[in-house]
Amino acid sequence: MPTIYQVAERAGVSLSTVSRVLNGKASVNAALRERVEKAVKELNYRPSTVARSLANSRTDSVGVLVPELDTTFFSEIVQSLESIFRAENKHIIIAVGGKCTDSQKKAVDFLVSRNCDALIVHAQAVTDDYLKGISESKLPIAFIDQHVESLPNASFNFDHEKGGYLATRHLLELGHQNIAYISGPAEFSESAIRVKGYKRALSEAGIPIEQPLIFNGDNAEDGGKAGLLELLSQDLPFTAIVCANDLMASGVISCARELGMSLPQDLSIVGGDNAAFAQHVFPRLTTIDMPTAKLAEMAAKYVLNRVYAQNNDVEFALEPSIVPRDSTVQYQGY
Amino acid sequence: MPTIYQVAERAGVSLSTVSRVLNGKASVNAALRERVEKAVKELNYRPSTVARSLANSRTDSVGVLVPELDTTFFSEIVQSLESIFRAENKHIIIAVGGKCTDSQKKAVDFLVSRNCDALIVHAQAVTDDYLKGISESKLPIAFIDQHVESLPNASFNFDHEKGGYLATRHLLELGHQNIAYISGPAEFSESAIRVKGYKRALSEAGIPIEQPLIFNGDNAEDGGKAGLLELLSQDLPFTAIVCANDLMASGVISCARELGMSLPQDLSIVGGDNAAFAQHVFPRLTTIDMPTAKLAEMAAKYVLNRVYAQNNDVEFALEPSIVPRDSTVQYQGY
DNA sequence: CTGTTAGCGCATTCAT
DNA sequence: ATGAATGCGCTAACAG
Repeated sequence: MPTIYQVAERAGVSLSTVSRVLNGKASVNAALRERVEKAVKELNYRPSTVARSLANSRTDSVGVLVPELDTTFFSEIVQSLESIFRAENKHIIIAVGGKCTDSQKKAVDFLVSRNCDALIVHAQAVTDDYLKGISESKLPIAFIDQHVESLPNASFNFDHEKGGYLATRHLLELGHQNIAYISGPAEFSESAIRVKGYKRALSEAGIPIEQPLIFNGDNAEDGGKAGLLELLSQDLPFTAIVCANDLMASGVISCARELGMSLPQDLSIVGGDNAAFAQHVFPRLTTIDMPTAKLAEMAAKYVLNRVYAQNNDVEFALEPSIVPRDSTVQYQGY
Repeated sequence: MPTIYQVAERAGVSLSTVSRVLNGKASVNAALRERVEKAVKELNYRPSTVARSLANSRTDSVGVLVPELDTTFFSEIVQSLESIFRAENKHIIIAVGGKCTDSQKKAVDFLVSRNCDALIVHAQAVTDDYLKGISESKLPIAFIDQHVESLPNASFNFDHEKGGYLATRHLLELGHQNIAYISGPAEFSESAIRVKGYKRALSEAGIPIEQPLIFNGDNAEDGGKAGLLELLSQDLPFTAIVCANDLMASGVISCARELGMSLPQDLSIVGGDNAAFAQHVFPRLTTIDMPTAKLAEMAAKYVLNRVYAQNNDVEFALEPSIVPRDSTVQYQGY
């Protein structure tokens, strides 16, 4: 591995000059610049990122904490971040933090120990105070899909209220009047927010809200099954269901089929997060798409602004959209 | 950020002593050791990984190149690698290389420029020579799900022949005699290897191989549809199909349903890679599971051996297994 | 515009 | 067993 000294020697200049042409921050005599560039090529010189980091106390790396990777949402986030940062000649260090407080803290510590220039995290199991502490310790943090009260200008989220609204609105437009809702678990604040959107859509349509038609699921397939069974056990009729995510919608679908219903005629179903499998279920699932890549982009731009002196526009709330497929149909009425 | 000097000063020792207790390689007087440890805690001292890297010319990072991340296979690989290496206090730097030669080369260059200690790559679009060049330049490379002829002792793969064999065997055991096959594209060597397994299973069962029952697909849903239509257009009867991957199997399923077939009675279908959505299709897909985590583990251990002086056992070929679900049933015939 | 110099924080000789 | 000195490869004052 050639060093900057060898390049300097070969080009017959000092190492400062080499450093200057390499970084392009100061101007250099054209002739010298050419000699340097020639030497660089001949030696196939690669600057050591390590030495550079030590000298200017920046690692050009940003730590990314996600709870898991084998889920479309987070893998897309990571993929987007990687692409954006690599284009800026920075790399990401990912840490998979799992779901519990302890392992997430460990993962954060790991990233801190790696001297990242900034962090982009989804660490719902860690207290806001802990995260704020790190953030104040000089290390900038951006939060994705997680709202940290005390750091609102660093939290990037989807507009979940609108998600619930759009799903419900879609069914209303198809003529459905009796629409049930299967929610995510109460411990996630977004669950309640989403329900709000559902209620707003109904209210706007002048339809009274029936509390028994709202079931609290667990974001898993079983929650969908349990939800459908529970909803059917009541005497309130409904011709459509909004689910907070696609997994529960999938559960509803299998359960409905087991019950002998024919889909989508007997029941229209909307999912909630446009999972990868959503177009493989039968019928292909109508769902809500969250602009994952955009969320990643915003968080990345925030970091680029804060630590790399860029000046990008950022938005903190990203708008979802409806993806109509085959699991919802016009109300078959009467 | 406190440095090792401040720790030394506070503990009343030289920085060498601090370095020694930190790395635990040399022995240190118990009293001094305690004073150092106390100082470390009081100052909340964290060694700079950057300075350490510069001093010992190791970054404790390994570069990971995958073509994409939003696919179960690669996200699982990455997740496994992250977990293994973090446990060894090393981090991975991922680069998403896409599918074309150019972008993959760029990604490799990026990783090299990051001074990784080793590379773990899936870079099918890049020539073996290029990769071998890097490997010989002193940077160890492990290949996952890719066989590099010239570097067989660094290539970690699944036994695809066995995959094709197990899928076919499963159908034979269910009594099927006429089994079609939808293959992956010819440009992937594994496609042909898999077909071999299919043929071997048939041969062992004394069933003649009908070339027209083998269709070359594209590993996408459309390939499944096209395959089924093509196979049906011939006069050769078949009661089951083996697909090289789950996506094509999903295509076969939708197509079959559109044709009015009732599944799985009219047609048994086996997938090929146990994708995440495989249990969400209807009927739930019987498929072949590849031990992804194990593959990652082997590549990781190889790297640990080569560059971090460990001594783990490694295997180069990992065995797949069959995952029976609902898309295959006993032959209904006669 | 260019060269000289001094660190960045640590590991590692080398003496003691 | 401990401390002093040196260097890893680079950036950033500084002086010219």
